[in-house]
Amino acid sequence: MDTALSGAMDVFWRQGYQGTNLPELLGAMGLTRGSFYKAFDDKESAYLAALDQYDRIIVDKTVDNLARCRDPDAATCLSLLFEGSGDPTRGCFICNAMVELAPFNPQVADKANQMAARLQQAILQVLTRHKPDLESGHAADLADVILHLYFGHQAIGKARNRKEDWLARLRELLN
Amino acid sequence: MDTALSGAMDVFWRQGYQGTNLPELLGAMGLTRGSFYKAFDDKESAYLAALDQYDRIIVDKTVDNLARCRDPDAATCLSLLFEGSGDPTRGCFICNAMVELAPFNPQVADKANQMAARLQQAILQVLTRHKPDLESGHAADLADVILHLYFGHQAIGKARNRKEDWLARLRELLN
DNA sequence: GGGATTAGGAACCAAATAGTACAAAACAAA
DNA sequence: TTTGTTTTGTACTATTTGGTTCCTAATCCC
Repeated sequence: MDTALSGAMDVFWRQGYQGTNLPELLGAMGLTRGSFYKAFDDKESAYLAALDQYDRIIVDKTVDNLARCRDPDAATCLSLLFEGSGDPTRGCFICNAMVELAPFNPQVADKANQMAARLQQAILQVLTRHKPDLESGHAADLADVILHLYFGHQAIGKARNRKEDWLARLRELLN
Repeated sequence: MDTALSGAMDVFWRQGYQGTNLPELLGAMGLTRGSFYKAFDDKESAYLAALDQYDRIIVDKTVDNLARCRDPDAATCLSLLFEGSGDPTRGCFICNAMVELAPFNPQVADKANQMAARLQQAILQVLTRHKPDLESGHAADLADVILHLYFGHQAIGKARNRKEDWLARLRELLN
């Protein structure tokens, strides 16, 4: 079951919801139609489950990496978000879901917002841990700015292959 | 012809490429199948033409607005990018195209990159005009950062309706 | 080991898809 | 008006779409 969900996450992440037809989805999940429709209502519910899987696997790991970062420099810790380990043309599943489906599907919008909020919270914790003298409202604002940079990076990264020096930029941003 | 292209731009912008079927596209363009396939090779070529239309109509206007801004404060000028006039759930067509199609369609990736570069250039001109004492490499970097914030804003805005105070953030960013 | 319940797989279906063919109609020029 | 051309609308098609059915095979529990 977990491998099936991971397969669904993988293919939806890479190709989007509309870009993935049922045969591709079934192949990625290692299921046939019979067992698929026994486990899920329809394609949409599989997509929502794939988003949950992303939350458990990828967002958990990212949040954890940020929380465990013991580097004294906040910018170095946050640069983990930008030095993507993997194919940049996949982008970020949260960002993909927001752009493709959020306006038409409130459930997708909710889940995506919740995951984005988790990322923002993790960024904020890095800031408050490493830079305790920041005024708290300002820190939250800065975390949201960095979240926006992250989403922009993921979106633009799907088309552009040039890579930017985000560590230097974050250093600048955090003075 | 121009109204047809504007209709195509509108519907592809709002619904994406895969999310728009031919009847919807024809309705938006005010054409029937016969005349559509006489004017365009296929759905994809209409999408590419719609991207060009976005370049001519929307990007031109945005670049012009930035170039004509005579407010002494750079942040105020740049905040034009973020105070979207219109439905935020449409987002930005460039961002939508990058996320949905750029990994699979080099022509889309090229066009999207070129339009993004135009925006970045316009941002850079605002910076160099209003803050001439910025070191030039740093200004270009800052323009790219603001471009990334813009794309992040457009992506997140499709799911989140809370609105942020970008003027204040830009002021902070530009010291 | 045997009966009940669940999972797996292939054929099937109706609806929707992008694209084509061709006739009707509007238009141009003479 | 008549002719020739281009544009427009409609009927059609082959394919693909997501989803269902039903039968077989495995698994589980007593």
